[in-house]
Amino acid sequence: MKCDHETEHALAAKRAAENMPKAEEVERVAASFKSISEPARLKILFALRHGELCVYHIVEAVGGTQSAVSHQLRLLRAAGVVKSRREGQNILYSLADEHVVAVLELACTHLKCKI
Amino acid sequence: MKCDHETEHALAAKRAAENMPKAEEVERVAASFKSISEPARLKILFALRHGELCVYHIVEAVGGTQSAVSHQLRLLRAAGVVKSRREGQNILYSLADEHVVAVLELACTHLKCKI
DNA sequence: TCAATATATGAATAACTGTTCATATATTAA
DNA sequence: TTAATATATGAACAGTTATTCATATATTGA
Repeated sequence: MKCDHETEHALAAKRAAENMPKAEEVERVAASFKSISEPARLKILFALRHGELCVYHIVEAVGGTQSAVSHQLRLLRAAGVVKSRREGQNILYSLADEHVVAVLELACTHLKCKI
Repeated sequence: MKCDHETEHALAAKRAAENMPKAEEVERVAASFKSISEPARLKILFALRHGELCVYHIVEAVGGTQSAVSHQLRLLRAAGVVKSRREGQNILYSLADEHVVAVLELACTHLKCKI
């Protein structure tokens, strides 16, 4: 295997190789996307767009069991996509920041899906 | 399990349930994120930020075998994240559109990782 | 048409991931 | 402190996914 396109994209290939982020950074970004790449977890994000929710209400909004949702929330939190705070007996979850909202909206625009 | 927060986020829960996209749409969005949630595939996207590349140059930029990269490209193309065109013996790949670029950049900003 | 180059793909195995079940921890009220 | 409520978590199984290997298809030049 070799490629004879010496001019056009050989330059792009060179730049691409030189500017590739470090493996550790690529993995961090990939892990973030992975956390929102499962329908069950993505539904949680869609639910949290409407404001802070406790686990009970998340379960109500997205369906599934409490245990499954709790596992899903743990992954989302580990990925830095949602944050949480305690209020009495409840833990309230919300989207981590505006970047998360923006990524969700871009994806939906891209796929022509209204939210 | 039940929740007694009647005022504050009970409203958000109601809105969340009412505005949840259809399962089919959630799955489509999730599938897109899944396609870019593996380091090997994400590296391909980072490489393509610098311009159109043939498979040979992609392999050069991201490493791995030709076969693995080819399988990865197929998934990315099926997800609508990259597009391709033939030029003689080569197939040139590029990012599908500006949404993809924007999502990549947002994710990197969010994670404070320079690209 | 034949050989060489470039890319794609089916099948199989290995690795990963999600859910469930049972149980644990934390908070509040009595 | 005890009971009730809310949330979290470990282990195990089932389902999914990625890579490899071998091979197939497509294009070009001789």
